[in-house]
Amino acid sequence: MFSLIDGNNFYVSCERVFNPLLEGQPVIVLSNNDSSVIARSNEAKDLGVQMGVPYFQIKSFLEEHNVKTLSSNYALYGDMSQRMMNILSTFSDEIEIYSIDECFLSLNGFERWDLLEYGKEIRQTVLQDLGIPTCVGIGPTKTLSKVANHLAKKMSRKDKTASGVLLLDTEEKWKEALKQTKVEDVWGIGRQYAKKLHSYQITHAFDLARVRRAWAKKHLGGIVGERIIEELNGTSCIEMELVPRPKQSICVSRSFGKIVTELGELSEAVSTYASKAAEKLRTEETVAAVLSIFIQSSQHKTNPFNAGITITLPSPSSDSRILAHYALEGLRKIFKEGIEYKKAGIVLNGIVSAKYQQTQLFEERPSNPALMKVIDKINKRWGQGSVFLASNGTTQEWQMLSTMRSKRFTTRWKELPVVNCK
DNA sequence: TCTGGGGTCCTAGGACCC
DNA sequence: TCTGGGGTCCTAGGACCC
Repeated sequence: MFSLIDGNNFYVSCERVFNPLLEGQPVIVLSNNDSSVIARSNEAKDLGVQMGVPYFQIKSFLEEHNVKTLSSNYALYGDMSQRMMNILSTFSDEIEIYSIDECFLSLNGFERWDLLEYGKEIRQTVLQDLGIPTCVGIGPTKTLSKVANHLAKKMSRKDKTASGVLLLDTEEKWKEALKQTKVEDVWGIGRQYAKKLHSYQITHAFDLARVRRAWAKKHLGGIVGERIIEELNGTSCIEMELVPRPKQSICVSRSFGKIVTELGELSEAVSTYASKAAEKLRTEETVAAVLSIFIQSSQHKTNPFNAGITITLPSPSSDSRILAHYALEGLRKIFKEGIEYKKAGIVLNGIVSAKYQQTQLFEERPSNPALMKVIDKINKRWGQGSVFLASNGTTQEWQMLSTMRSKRFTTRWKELPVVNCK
């Protein structure tokens, strides 16, 4: 048996832990640059605020209905996520962290326990120790545990007293669950496939479970589609991934907080993203062989501008200075005057373990892992950005907006609220 | 004025090899 | 006129996830 546990409206719940005044209020969290809605409290959902809508389109509606609006605070959510996963990992030896707010726990060998009770205990513990409400779905396959979780969530939204736990341990139970699940809510069925399925009158997960494997193979992306059908029928074919696989690519990209036209400002951004990408490599103890850069104007214009270049490094590296150097060299090649740039990004590929790093005998720009280690240490001890490349710039006026961000309570001493205990 | 960011997997098709 | 068969590798594109 598999269980899937995820935080309800995770980002909003994290904010509520540190600001209880948000409890019971409609709350939303915006994406980077305060662009669009990426998390909503139940109250905000009830008001009809949709996921992904641009903020500017609904700003006045939000004010009118007194919706508390927050910029995203990834430092906080990431830290809360770690805490949640730590708690959850005490409930099973086999945990797969699937995303910032959800994980699978294998319940293999737990079959003789009362799994419904166990689910409730998991939920209660996270709520009590961390303050984050969750839902727990349990089923014989990962896909069915997702279905269970989805229904548990739906039920607890409708009925505040619902347990937030759903166990699908018999065929009758999961068939009933599939009848109540829309096809687009099945794990692995996105917009395109849902549209196609609807055109074949396949509207619910129950119908989907009954299509032939060959049909699924033809219409739902080959083997991926076949697996979905198998899993909906109770045959597990997606295993737990207990050890996170090393990343095959690392991407750092951001929209700017204002229009950028000058090469100088663009260079600061590209240099900053390159150092950030290098930091990510170093935390995974990997190096990258290939670096790509892209720059874009707003994509919502009639003639959006896109340019990019891919560079193979002389030898794989995770040295911020080297990545920034080649990134800037690439940038100068693709930069065009007279464009209103809105976004830039760095993508790293050809990632291998730093242990197997090949070096050139006569390297023009040798990596300096020891130096990088010291920099990382300083930044960890004294806070991000204590030491940085000069080419990142000091003013960074292009930085994204996040004017409504809460404090980084759990990761910055300086941002801990001061309580006056008179 | 203002529309996120960071990933994954799979397939098809072309180039190339013997 | 006939014009194999099987393999690998790479890339682009399309779908998906949260």
